[in-house]
Amino acid sequence: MPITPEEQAPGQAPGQARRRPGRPPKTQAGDTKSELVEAALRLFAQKGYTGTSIRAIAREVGLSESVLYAHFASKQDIFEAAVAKLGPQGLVAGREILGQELADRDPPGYVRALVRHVLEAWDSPSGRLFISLMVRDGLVHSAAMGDTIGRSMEETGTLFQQWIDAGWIPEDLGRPADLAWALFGPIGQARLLWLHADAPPEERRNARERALRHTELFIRAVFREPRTTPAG
Amino acid sequence: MPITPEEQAPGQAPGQARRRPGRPPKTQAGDTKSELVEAALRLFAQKGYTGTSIRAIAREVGLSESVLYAHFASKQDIFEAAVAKLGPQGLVAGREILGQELADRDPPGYVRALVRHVLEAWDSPSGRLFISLMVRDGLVHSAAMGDTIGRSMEETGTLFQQWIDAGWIPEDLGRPADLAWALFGPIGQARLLWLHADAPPEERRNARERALRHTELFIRAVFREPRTTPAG
DNA sequence: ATTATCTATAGATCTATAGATAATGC
DNA sequence: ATTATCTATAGATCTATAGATAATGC
Repeated sequence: MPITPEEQAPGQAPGQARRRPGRPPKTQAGDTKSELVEAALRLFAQKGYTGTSIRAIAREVGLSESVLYAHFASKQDIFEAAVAKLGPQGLVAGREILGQELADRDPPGYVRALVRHVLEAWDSPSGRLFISLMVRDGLVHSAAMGDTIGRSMEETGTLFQQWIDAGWIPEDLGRPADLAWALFGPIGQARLLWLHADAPPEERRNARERALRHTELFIRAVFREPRTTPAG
Repeated sequence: MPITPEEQAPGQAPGQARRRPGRPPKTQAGDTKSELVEAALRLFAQKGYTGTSIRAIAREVGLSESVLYAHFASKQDIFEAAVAKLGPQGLVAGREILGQELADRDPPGYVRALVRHVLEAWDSPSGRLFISLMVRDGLVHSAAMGDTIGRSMEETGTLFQQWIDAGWIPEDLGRPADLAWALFGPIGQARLLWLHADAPPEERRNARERALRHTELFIRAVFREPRTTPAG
């Protein structure tokens, strides 16, 4: 019994024209693999791994579900491609960008710039997809996440050590890495709670403002004018 | 073709004796409904909603999957019973317990006691199941979660306002609710990252120690001896 | 010949229901 | 009669594969 062209393919969105069998002409061909990974990323972030079916991903792109197996070996493989697409998501990669000169001359200014830089990355589409993925599939609790944060705090700690040595921060406040935690803990918390893929603009603005107010509070509570001018 | 008693029921753990049809004798009857909710909670926290099947829950308790529909209307219904079992999880319910006297006499001591109290609740089995649930199904991003935290920070803010008024905290550091955020942000972050249901003891100890070190840092950075003795 | 798609399908698993069975409590 | 369980099954959906089909690039 031949299927008439008017009928819909099983997993086809209604209203969408059914695709003929066979390789599509060049003019219609997009970058299918990228489209699939992007759709997968959105869905995984929104519904989680088990909540997202191969079928749903294919439907998003308007293709039959078997295409996915032409591009990926398995569902897990698609997930990994989606995570890989997001990149390393280094929490604080700002140090190389901002430079030592500002750190020596104006520590509060450096901290403000660092936070603004981090916030921009965290509020970006890929930064927010990352958070949603983490929070959807329990990846927040993966060893990789803990390690990244731990290393990041140690790294930022060296910065605070410099400022303690130069007299900008009292010696007895706490360990350098704990100062980093006091600065970035509340900001990271705001990120986890409010900078997710589906966050409405208001929620995102709220998160950024909270982070910036915290930064100012931190600067006022922790920094002082250095007692001795560093030798130069 | 009759099934011999040696054969296993479809979803039965191997080695476990197959249950006869019919109501079991009173001597063997436990509190099935509670057992089901507890098993459901563990599995939902570990594998997420879509990752947990009715079948898996029944198997955990050693029963056939259709029992669940004798106790609950649907899978969603079980999930709600599991969340309800955890209770309200008030983030900071410590104020009633600790009392105003300590708050007036020894603010740093009050803060330490409050944090210890909160940490105990957050590190408890049900506190950690709660976090795993939140982080497994994207509930961290629910409106309920945002509201709870927001209200909690406002609430804790009134405490800081008292201390600002009494001269224990400089006036110009920041809004009272922002002080609450500076205190509890890093602690909540540690909770979200490391106080989950499957956290090994070392990870939990690490989280608690980080929280306590932060508390001391916060106290040193924010509190001072009041300039004027409050009228009494 | 190769590539990018399609249809059709296998086999597993999922939620939920129907109806049987045996102990309990009146 | 009611209650707590069981077996069996319907119908949907899931991942993955086999094999057909048509455009492309040599």
